[in-house]
Amino acid sequence: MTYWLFKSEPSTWSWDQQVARGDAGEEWDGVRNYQARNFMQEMKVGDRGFFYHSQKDKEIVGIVEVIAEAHPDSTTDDERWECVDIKAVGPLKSPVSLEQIKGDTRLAEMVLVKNSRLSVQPVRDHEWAVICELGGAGG
DNA sequence: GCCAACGTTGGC
DNA sequence: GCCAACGTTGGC
Repeated sequence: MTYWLFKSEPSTWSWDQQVARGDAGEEWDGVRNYQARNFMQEMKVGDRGFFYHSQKDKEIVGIVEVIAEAHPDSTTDDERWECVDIKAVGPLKSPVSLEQIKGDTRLAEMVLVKNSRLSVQPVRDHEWAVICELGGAGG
């Protein structure tokens, strides 16, 4: 299993909206960046990811699961762009803030810290474990 | 609201 | 193929 991080501006697409879609999930569409797209093409059904709120909140709020592998992005006719479908698994008991992440040496190498603009990112196994611990998700 | 960082585009 | 110009993102 590979772990990921999905970043969204809550005013565009929020965790609450994701949760409201239930098990049907939702396309992670609108990505127009090759690096982010390439990561989505690597995803497998069952992979898990963090759901991060950028801008105002700046915190990881929940865990999602990939439920469909990369397919054409329905919001464009441009065949370069693909997306996966994800569903909400559950919220973190306590959201993990960017401040907390930056303050933890074990997380210093996270892509979120190194390249905050990338909207879909890989998360290393140990980073996943640390954030689950901080967020009270048990792993 | 500002600005730095980054990615993309297009002229040469 | 280089690089300047531009647009976008996101932390502060």
